[in-house]
Amino acid sequence: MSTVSALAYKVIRALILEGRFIPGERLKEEELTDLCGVSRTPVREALRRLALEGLVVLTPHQGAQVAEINEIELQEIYALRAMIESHAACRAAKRIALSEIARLKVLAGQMEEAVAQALRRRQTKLYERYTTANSEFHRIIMEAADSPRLSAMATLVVEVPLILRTLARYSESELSRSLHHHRELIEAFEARDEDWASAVMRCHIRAAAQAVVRPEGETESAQNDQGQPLGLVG
Amino acid sequence: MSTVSALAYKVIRALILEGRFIPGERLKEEELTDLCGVSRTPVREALRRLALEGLVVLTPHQGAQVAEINEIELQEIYALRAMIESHAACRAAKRIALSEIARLKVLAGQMEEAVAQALRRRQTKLYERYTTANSEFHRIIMEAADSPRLSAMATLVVEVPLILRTLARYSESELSRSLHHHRELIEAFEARDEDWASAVMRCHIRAAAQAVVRPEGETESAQNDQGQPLGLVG
DNA sequence: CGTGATATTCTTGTATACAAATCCTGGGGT
DNA sequence: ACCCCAGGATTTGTATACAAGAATATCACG
Repeated sequence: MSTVSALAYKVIRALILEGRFIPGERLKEEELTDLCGVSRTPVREALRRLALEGLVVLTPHQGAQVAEINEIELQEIYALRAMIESHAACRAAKRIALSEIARLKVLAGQMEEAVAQALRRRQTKLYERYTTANSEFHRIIMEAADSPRLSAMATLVVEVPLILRTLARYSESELSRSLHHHRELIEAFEARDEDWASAVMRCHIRAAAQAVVRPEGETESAQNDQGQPLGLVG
Repeated sequence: MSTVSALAYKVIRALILEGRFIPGERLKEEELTDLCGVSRTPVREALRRLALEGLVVLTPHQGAQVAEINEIELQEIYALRAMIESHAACRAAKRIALSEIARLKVLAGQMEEAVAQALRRRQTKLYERYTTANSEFHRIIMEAADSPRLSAMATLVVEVPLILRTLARYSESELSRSLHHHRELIEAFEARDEDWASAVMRCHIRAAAQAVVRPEGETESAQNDQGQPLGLVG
C-alpha cells in the first residue's frame, strides 16, 4: 500500500515491537501524529488495525495502550501458535515445493552458524541473523500451507509475544534443540509425512513456550540488549 | 460500545449477513452513510474492522466489496474451523462447568425439537430456533475453553461462511447426525475426556463442511427462503 | 485537614471539507 | 468497427474543525 495509513501502521507497529513503547503504556493519538508525520485520521485507522491484531488494547473514550500480556496469556498464545503452526506444517508437508525445502536447508544452516558464532564470540548482533532466518523459515512453511486465513491467524499469535521481546531467555541447550527441530522438520517434509511434520512443529513451539515463560535471569546466556531486534522465538 | 462506529459496524454486518448485499457487491461509503445515518468516518472504521474479520475485501483507492468465497476457500475455512473448534472442545472438556453442561443439554433438546417440528410442518421459520440454539451451543463451548484469542479466531471462520447463507443445504439425515454429535459431545464433556470431545467436534465440523459444499438443489429438504436467518452450519 | 462536587482541560469521537486517485465516457485515430 | 487516450465525474484518502466524554484540578464545606 502506498497510503499514509499504511505508513502510520508500520511506524507505530515498529515502535511497539522495538520496545519504544512498553506494554501498558498509553498511546495518545496526537503524540503518534507527531511521530508519524500524518494527521489523526490515519493514526486512528492504524490503531484500530493494531487492536484487531492484538498489539494494542482500545477502550472507548479512553484511547489505546500497548497490550499487556501476563504469563497465563502467553501460555495461551503459545498453545494457539502450536495449533496453528502444526496445522500449517501438516498442510505444507503435502504441498511444499522441493525448491522451498532447499531454501529451508539454507536457512537452517544459517541459523546453526549464527548460533555457533554467537556462542563463540558472545555477540548479541548475530542473533538478529538467527531471528531473520527463523522468521523466513516459518514464513516459508506457512506460505506452503497455502491458506491465507491461517497465515492471518499466525500473525495474530506470532506478533503479540514480540512486544515482550523474548528471545533473550533462550538457553544454549534450547537453541540447540530448536536447530534440531528445524532439521527434523525438513526431513519430515522430504518424506511428505504430514503427521511427522505436524508433530515436530508442535514440539518446536511448545519447547519455545517453555523457554519464554521462565522468569528472567534464570538462563545463562544471550542477554538481549534492549532496544534491539524483534526476536521470533520458536 | 455506545459509539456510532459500533452502530455502523452492526448495521453493515447485519446487512451482509442478511444477504442484502451479495458477495462481490461493492460497498460505497456514501451509500452506507445513508443506510447507517452516520457520517463517513465511522462507516470507514466499520469497513476496516469488517475487512479484518474477512467479511469484506478492501482494495486501496477502490473501496470495499463483500467477500466472495469459492468452494476451495470454503473448504479451507471449514478446515480451520475444525482445527479451532476441536481445540476449543479439547480445552472445554477440562474446564466446562456442570451448569454449562446442563445448558448444553437444554439446547440440544431445543434443536432436536426444532428439527422435528420443521420436518413435520415444513416450516422455514423453525430453523431460526435451531440456529439460535446451535450458536449458543457452540458459544458456550468456546467460552468454556477460556481463551479469548481462540474465540476471536472462531468468529473469523464462523462468520465468513455465513455470507453464503448455507443452512439450506443440510439434508434431513445430516441434520440428524448433527444432533447426535451434540449429544455425544455432551457425553464427552461429562466424561471430561478431552480427546473424545475434540474428535467429536472435528467430526461435527467436517460433516458440516460436506453439507455445505454440495451444489444447490442436490438436497431434498429445507429450502431456505432467501432474505432469511443467518444460519450457522455445524 | 480531608472529602466531595464542580469546573476546567485534555483526549477521543464524529462530521465535513479538501486532495488524490480511479473509473467511466466520449472523441479521435487506425 | 475497434482500440486507445484524454478529461470529467465519482469515489476514496487525508486533514481539520467541532462535539462529547473522561480525567484532573480547584474550591467549598464538613
